[in-house]
Amino acid sequence: MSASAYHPHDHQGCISTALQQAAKLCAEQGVRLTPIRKRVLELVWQSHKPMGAYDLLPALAADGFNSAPPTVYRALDFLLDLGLVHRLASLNAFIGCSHPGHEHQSCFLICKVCDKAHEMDAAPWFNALTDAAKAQGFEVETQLTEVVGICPQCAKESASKEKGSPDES
Amino acid sequence: MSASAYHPHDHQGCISTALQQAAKLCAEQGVRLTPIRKRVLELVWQSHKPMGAYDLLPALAADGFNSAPPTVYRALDFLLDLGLVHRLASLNAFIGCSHPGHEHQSCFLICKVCDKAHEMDAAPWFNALTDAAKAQGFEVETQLTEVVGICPQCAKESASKEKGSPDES
DNA sequence: AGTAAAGTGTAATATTATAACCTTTTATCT
DNA sequence: AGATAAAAGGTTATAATATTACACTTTACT
Repeated sequence: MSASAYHPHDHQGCISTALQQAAKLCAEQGVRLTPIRKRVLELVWQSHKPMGAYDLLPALAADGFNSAPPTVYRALDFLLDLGLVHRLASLNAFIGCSHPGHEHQSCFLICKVCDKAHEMDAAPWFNALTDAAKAQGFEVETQLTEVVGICPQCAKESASKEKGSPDES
Repeated sequence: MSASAYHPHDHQGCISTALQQAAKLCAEQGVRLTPIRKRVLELVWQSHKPMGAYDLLPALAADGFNSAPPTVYRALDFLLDLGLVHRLASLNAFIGCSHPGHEHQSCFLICKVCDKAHEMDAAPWFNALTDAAKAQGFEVETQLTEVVGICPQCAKESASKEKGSPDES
């Protein structure tokens, strides 16, 4: 498993790891990773860029699957429930979870240049934030943190004024 | 200015304070708080519940203003740019900023029972998060934190199993 | 095989947001 | 004050995202 979405890496490895973890998790939970669900997960993992639901439909259609909105939303809801994907509210988009099967609080670092998003563990902030809220009498249940900025790769490329070709994986 | 959106308070005070601050800020910035913009801000402040853009249209229509979507979105964009309102991405909704005119990072505590949202200063987490991201080479620019849970008022009412009437202000 | 539950197909529609173009109002310059 | 440019608003249409409702098919279980 790669340490970061930004740096060059074997992205096929990301995809196959995600599919294996999904299969394992579904088996454990006694739920079915049907072809549509599996394909949607695979499509979400095609890159580290969050994907809109409607972006997935053409690929599903090309595979011969039904490609009306409910198809993809049902698959995404299933994957969200299992924690296999996350939804980025600020982008209306979905991204594969990089460590499914573990309870965790996520924070997403979204690069405004290359659009890739990197999932970071939000536990430290989540706990501090939960405590601060509780001090005001508010009981925190769930949290959503999305950060926009510039990723290391794009900062480097910008610093060296266009020399290499961008990594699209 | 009230300490919390949840507890009973003189909500007319919230509204008039917001309008005064808006007038002051617009004067300082040399921009115009037109009747539509003022009314939209007032409507957003009608309660501490985040309002959808389309929720505002009927009230604008009742006031004799134009009430097509661009009208309200233009006003909201203006107010967002000035920092007079915030957008809650997880709800596709807008809420008045409780301390406009100051640079700040916000975090919203959203009650899943009464739907009210309370703005909290996110500076402590924002700084820690910025540092953690920077340690990975990521330069943070903006941040969005939305928390869902149960507010003190609703927790109290739930504990005492429906006795008083809920506060809707 | 019979049955219930889960999953999928399909059509329609709801919700949120923006584009494009034109008219009106306001501010500024002379 | 009148000319003019910029800002704001009116209007129509449409884009983008998401859900409802209902029929049909497949799967799992007895």
